[in-house]
Amino acid sequence: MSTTPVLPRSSAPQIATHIVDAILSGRIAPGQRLGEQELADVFGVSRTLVREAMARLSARGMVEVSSRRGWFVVQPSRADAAEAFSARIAVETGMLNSLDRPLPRAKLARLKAHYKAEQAAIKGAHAGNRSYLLGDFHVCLAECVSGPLLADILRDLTARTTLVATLFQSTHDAALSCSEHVAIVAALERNDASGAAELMRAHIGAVAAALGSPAPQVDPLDPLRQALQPPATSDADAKPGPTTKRSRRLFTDLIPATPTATRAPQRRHKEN
Amino acid sequence: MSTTPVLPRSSAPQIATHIVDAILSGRIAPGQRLGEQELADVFGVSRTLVREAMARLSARGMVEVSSRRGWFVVQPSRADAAEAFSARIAVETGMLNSLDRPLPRAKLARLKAHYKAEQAAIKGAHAGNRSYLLGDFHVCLAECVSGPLLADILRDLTARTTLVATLFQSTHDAALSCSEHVAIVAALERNDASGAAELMRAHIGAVAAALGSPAPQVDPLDPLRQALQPPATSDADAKPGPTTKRSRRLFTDLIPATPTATRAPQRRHKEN
DNA sequence: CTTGCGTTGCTTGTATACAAACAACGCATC
DNA sequence: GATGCGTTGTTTGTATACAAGCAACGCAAG
Repeated sequence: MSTTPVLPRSSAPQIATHIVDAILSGRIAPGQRLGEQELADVFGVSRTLVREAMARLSARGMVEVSSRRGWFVVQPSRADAAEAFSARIAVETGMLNSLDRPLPRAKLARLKAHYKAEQAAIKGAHAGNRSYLLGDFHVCLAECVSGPLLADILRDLTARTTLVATLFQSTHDAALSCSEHVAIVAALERNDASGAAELMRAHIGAVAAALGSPAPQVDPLDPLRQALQPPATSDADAKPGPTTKRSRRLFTDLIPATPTATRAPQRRHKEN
Repeated sequence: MSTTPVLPRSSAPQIATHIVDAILSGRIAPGQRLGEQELADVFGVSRTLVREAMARLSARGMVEVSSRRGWFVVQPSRADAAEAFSARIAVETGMLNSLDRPLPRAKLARLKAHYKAEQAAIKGAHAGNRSYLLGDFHVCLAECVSGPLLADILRDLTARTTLVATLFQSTHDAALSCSEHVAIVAALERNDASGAAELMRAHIGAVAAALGSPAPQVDPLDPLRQALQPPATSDADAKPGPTTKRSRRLFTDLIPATPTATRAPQRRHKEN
């Protein structure tokens, strides 16, 4: 293994997008530590660009910095969880209720393609892809119904509820979620916007209600310890020498994994 | 005049907040150029912190960077304008319609205090304060009805529509807006959430409909030219020598001006 | 008077250097 | 064995340095 960066020559918005995608896919857990030098190595840039990406994510409420300790993915409290779900209900029902004209056929087709991709992912094995698509449906819907502005807002809110669902492990079934998505699109197809809004309210409410146990409470330092002290497995390759800087494999979570989305690559406004 | 910074020792979130406040007050026009060194001088920090603040604002869609030309306050197009207003309608009506329990008396009192402050500002002279309070009502309402999460979202959306209203000069009367705020609070007081939502929809729609002429189209470089070439007025103090770095008075727009808000000082999540 | 070109200054973009502070670890002591 | 202290390493926070590039300005030529 060489010291070449895993993802060479990224820009700050791209780094931010990668991390948001990883959060949306559940590949990064809440409370996960994101060291600046670590990320700089992974993305093949200097700490400056990493810091810019972190500042952007911090402004969007996705990460927090603990002074002289590092950046951490936010760990929403139960109150934060409730607020995030209620905000999503407000935004998504308001968006659907404000829909006066019927949705064009092209947008309907895109939404149908999306939930078909969800169904395929549910049959498949990739859990990350599945959860990504289930959350991305709402972003896609916002983009179709309103525009990129609300889509961006909903991407952030969805990321937050994804973190919440990871933290208080959700028991909501993926297939059930998907079928509710189908029902929402069906309501839109028959031009029943307020019906779609009520279905949406029930859908998000059901996901919110499925939050269960208080907390798995995983120590954000544990993955580091595990990586540095492999419990004497036969995997000799994973045992770094005492002078090895840091295990880069910790962040294979971040590499693309390209969740075959049905939307154009996400962009936050016009990030140059 | 010395070379001491106007606002000493600010942090990056504080700088961002100052600029957002200036936008909400209409003290900074869309298309206004924000040079890094300029801001660094004004706030008494290095360019690094300015860049961090700009990255945050860029992630929130308030500024854009034109490569090797500088940072500029966004100039929304007509389509952007429509989208921003429609997003605000969606969010604010959704938020009000999702209100199931009656609003506590304390929150109602706070909203009443707010529109009383608006009325006082309308009688008064300060136009900046007036427009700040008229926009801030919606942020305050979101904080009362839902929480800080939606309040932050609405602050950004309101800033955007403020820029739009500045760009396509709005003819909507301040007193009329304020009276509509009063009506909304009254509906909330009689526990008529859906009525409040419809009033809100009409209110934002009216503001959106009051957008008039295509564009004043002011060159973002003009203020610089004006400052460097004073048209032979008697103001001898304003005529800098040819070696003068730059007129710092251009950015007096940014200094506090403290718009006597009825809310706690704004904070973006938990900015440390 | 107009037009084309070269120069200059200022701007961002990126990297690196330095300092402060915290946490963890080891060691000596009780 | 337990506890307290000193040391060390790593991390963020901030500033500065350097490079590249664009825009505008002035000057000269037609």
